[in-house]
Amino acid sequence: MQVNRENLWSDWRHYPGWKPDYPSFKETLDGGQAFCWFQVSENSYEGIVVNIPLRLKWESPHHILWSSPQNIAATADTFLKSYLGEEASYQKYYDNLPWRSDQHLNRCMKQFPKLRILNQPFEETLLGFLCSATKQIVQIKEMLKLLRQRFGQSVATDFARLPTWHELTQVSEQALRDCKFGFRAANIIKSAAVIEQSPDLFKNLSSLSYSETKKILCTLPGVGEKVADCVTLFGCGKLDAFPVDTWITKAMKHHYRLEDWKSPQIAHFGRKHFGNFAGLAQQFLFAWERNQSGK
DNA sequence: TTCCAGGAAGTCG
DNA sequence: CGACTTCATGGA
Repeated sequence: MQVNRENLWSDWRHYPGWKPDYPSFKETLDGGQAFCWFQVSENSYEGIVVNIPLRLKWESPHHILWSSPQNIAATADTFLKSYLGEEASYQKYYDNLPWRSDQHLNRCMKQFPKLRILNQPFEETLLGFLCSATKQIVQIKEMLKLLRQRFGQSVATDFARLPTWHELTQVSEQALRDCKFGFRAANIIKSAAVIEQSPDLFKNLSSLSYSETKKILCTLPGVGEKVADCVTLFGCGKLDAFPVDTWITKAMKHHYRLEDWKSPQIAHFGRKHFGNFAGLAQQFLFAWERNQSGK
């Protein structure tokens, strides 16, 4: 019943650490960093991050609200501060990007002035981007939704978490294919086995550099340069990573004159040109490029 | 229909 | 090395 479902949720609370315009709000949650957010009304999204169901609502300029199940509101509050980040940090990040000398970046930043990089849990970020090869964002979200429903532990009414990597060792390749994973299914099964047999594989990732983290990730089947860059950026907080996908390749070709450059060279250029927060610049370019083609 | 989507890995020359 | 193939699925 809807009544029961609504009783699950706490009252809306103000989140003071982020005051986005609506395009920045929408792009941050549903622009392809995370695959767990679904729009449920004009201005609001619902999702579950690990085992925390959440609602986020954009109210008016400079004002967002959040809600969680009542019994975990304190946990959710603490979690959100990490997940969404704080204003002071982003002022520093934005200021460090070369928008003063880069006209195109400047234009992208004006379109999504409060865009952020979500601080996502590592293991589900890895899973998400292992699903991402030649898939549209909406399709990745659908694949993972099926996976939650069929193999994830139920947390609340209509909310199941993603299976853990350990739980995935008990899932068959065919079962993943039945969730529309296609050729990605085998990579996930194999990676789950590697992770199961290497309990210390992801130990201390937060203390490692971008390139050290990436090297470890690339040992997993199905993880190459681009997926590793996304996981280090979105799931490990390595803001100097610069993932190069088809959209970024187009952007760099058209706006930076990198005709016929291959992905590794584009990534190298991006890291040099945009600096210590190249990954944030990458998100601005990515968002602009995708929203441009959609007109 | 054709092209393309937040690619990786194997093969061939 | 670099270029080309294959792998699934479905949106636009």
